[in-house]
Amino acid sequence: MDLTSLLAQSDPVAIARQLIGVELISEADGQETSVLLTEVEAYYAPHDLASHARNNTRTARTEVFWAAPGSCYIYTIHTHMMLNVVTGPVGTPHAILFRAGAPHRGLETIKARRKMTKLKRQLTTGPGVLAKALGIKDKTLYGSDLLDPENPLRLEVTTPPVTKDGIVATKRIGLGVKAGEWAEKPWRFHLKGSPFVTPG
DNA sequence: GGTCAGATGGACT
DNA sequence: GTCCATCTGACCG
Repeated sequence: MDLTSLLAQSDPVAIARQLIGVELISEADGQETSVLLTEVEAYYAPHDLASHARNNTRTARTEVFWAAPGSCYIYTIHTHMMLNVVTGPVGTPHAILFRAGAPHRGLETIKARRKMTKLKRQLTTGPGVLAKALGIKDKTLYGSDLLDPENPLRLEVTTPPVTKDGIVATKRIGLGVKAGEWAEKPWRFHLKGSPFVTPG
């Protein structure tokens, strides 16, 4: 299964599972850094009230949800950048949030960006932290193609797929009250046994 | 382990 | 202008 076909599938929950272990590579600041994804969450709008594209809410911020699968959705919360990839056929507002990864390439650069000296969980765990580790500090790459080998931020399959029983499904994190029952969906996936996973 | 303030873009009145 | 958010780091025990 190549990523282009995977991300074009119609079920973001099934896709999210298969993104665990995929490499997310950044060339920000002329430095190559990457992580192997250890934690992601699926967002299944328009029905999913936890998604920014709930009820087909289409604004300048959410416009990219309707673009091609593989497009990058970046938004800010407080002072942090959140990285997502759009999935599904064009016109279905689905996305998957990257929440954590295990450092893979450019460990020294990652540690410098995080102002940390040791390899530990907090280095690349948490969506805002992950973006910072990869040097993503603004929305420049909003709408760019994460499947394009020329894009400074991209996804690549570089390691064998993680087996099904190596992945754990739990509830999503940090959703507001208006998500209601959708907050209960087990649409957060993480690599079993990995230290690079958010608590909860 | 738990609690809590910071800090800012974006949606909506 | 107001309200809120897919959060983090610091602080306290």
